[in-house]
Formats: sequence, C-alpha cells, structure tokens
Amino acid sequence: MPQRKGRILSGLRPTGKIHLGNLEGALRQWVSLQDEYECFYEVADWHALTTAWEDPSALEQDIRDAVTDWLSVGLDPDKSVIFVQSSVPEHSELHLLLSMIVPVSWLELNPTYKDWLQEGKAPHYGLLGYPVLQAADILIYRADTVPVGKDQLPHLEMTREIARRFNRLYGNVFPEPQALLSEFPYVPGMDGRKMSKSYHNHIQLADPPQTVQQKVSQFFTDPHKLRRTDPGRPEICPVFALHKIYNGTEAQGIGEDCRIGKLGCVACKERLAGKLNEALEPIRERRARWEQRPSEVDEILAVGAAKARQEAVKTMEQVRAAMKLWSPALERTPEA
RNA sequence: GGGGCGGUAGCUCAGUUUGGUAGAGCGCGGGACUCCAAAUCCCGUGGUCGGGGGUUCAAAUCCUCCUCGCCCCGCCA
Repeated sequence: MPQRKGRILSGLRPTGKIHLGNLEGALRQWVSLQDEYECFYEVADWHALTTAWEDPSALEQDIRDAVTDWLSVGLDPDKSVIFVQSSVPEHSELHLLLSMIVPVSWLELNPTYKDWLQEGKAPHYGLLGYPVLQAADILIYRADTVPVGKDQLPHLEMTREIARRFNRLYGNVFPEPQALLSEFPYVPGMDGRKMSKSYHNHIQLADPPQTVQQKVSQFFTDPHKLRRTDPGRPEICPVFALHKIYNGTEAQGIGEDCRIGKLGCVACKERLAGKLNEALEPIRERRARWEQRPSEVDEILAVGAAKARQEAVKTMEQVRAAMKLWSPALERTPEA
C-alpha cells in the first residue's frame, strides 16, 4: 500500500438509491480521495434507525441499493474499505463508553434534537446520542481526517471535543480528527429547495433517461419569466444551477441567453436533461452490471466489514487498556 | 402500580357535550392558464373513525373490555 496522507472516515445513512445531491455532496469527493487517503466508507444503518425505528424492514434493501450506487460511481473496494456500520459491533461498545463522558448539555444543543422537540415530537435516547455515535464511528478507526461541508463543522467539533476529553481523562488514544473542508456545489431539487429524498424532489442516479427528462421538465424556474422571450434570472433558477454542474461548457452562454430572453425554459430544460443523461449513462451501465451480481456486493461488504473490524478491535483494546477496564479473554467465543 | 389526555384521509386536526348520510386545511391526481415549472382558478382522489363486545331502528359519538402513544405521580434498582 502506497504512503497515504492520512485516514478518512465518512458515511451516509442508507436511504435507498442515491440522488444527485448525494453524488455532488459526498460521493464524488469520496471517489477522488481514494488514492490519496486510506478511506473507510460506512453505511450508517444505525444512524438511519434514529428516524426509521418504527419500521426498519426496508433497511436491508436500502443498504443494497445505496452500496450498488456507491460502486457504480466509482468507489473501489480494492482501494477503500466499504462496510455497514452494524457489521462492526465495536462501534456500539465505544459509543457506550463515550456516552459516560459526554455531558447531556452538549447534546441538547444539537439542532436536529431541538427541531424534534420544537415539532412536539417525543425525543428518544438514540436521537439524543446521535452525535456520540458519530464520534464513535470516526474515533474507532482513529481517523485523522473527515471530509465535511461547512454546515457539518459543528458536528465534527463535537467529535473533537469528545476525543480531547477522552484523551485527557484516560490517555492519548485518539487523534483529533481534522476537517477536510470542501465546497460542494448547491444541488437544488425539482421544487427549488435543496435536493433531498425526504422532500421528494430528487433525481436518482438509477432513474432511466425518460424519468430524468420528465423530472427536469417539472423543475421550478424563475416565476418572473412567464413567456419564452421574457428575461429570466439564472441566479435564482435551479435549472441553471444544474447547468453549472453538468453543462460547464455551455452554462455561461445559457445564462446569458436566458437573461436576455433568447432562451426559453423548455429548450433550456431539454439541454439540461441531455447533459444529465450523458453524465448518468456510464453510471447506469455500471449499475446494471452490479445489479446482476448482488452476491458480489454482499461479498464486498463482508470483506469490508472484516477489514473495518480489524481496526475497530485494535482500537477497543487500546480503549479498554487506557480506561483500565476489566478485560477478560474476549477472544473466547461461545461454543457453537 | 395510580391518575390524566389522546388514537378519525398520506400529514395536522375538527366532529363525541345532545346518537341520525364521516368533514376541513394541507398533500396527491387531472384540467384551465403559461414556451415549462411556480402562483391562481376549476374538478377529482381520498377512511377497517385503534380493536373486540354490548345498548339502540340507528354508534366516530353511549356502556364495557383490550391495545397503543404522550404527560404527571408513586415504587424499585
């Protein structure tokens, strides 16, 4: 293995087939980091349970769909460790131990938690502890680098504080993970809000060309541009935002033509759909191949889990030693 | 363990007092209008009324048992 810059842990909750927002917000960067860093990419199925606990029955398929997409966009199991969080039970042990040193007051500031309360919903233990589990995810691999967007910085700061507190109390076990800050293009959905599965405004990588075309035609546009020849405002148009991502060479001209009323929205959308399908086609082809080999996907996850677990087990040995915990012969497993 | 409140459309809820054809808003689908989309207007889709049993000509509504959820109190660790 060549010398790498450091070790990365990143993950996504398995929400099924991934969409353009996931692709631009995380996966594209994951792919590009594979050669420079030692990468651990996690399917955070326990995190998904914080909202899907009532009916987890779809999780299994969602995990398969997500990983199939990950592989289709170029995550390479020979370069990166691709695994499912719950396949590495050591995460839960570290989470438990960390939960002892995390004041509840830190967690009550979490915006997600506060929103939950605001909506009058009954919060549960797991939701409150979400940031602790995130910290465990990162620290258990002794990752020193975490790729994040600006909005995710506070979450990483929590992990750093937890690591500092642990290291001060018990000894220096964890590197304090650094943010690998990067600018992600804003990916709007069909209604102009941020693309998200929960808004139902998303375009999936697995969508067939006709579906992509249809969804693009349903995109929100500048409401001032009522007629084809009316001047539009590309800066507020989600279709233009996507042109900038997927039609880099023509985007500027399209923006100008829109602004002077030379280009109508129908034509503009048709051109975008074409570019989008051009970009998605190779992904779709690879996806079709992976779909025919589900057992290979399972095998990749099994190998990934074994590699991940190897590191996690090592970390937990250090953690138990640092905390001077009772340490029986854990290797002795019950007779089958 | 005790008590209070609640479960009605995909979502938020009204309707229960006084039994009489199950509603509204939002969402969703279609249409009109628009180069699309949005907005607006029109039309439509919407339900084991948590479950069983009972009273009654008739029960979302009254009685009863059960179940689930939230809150408060008590007890134990």
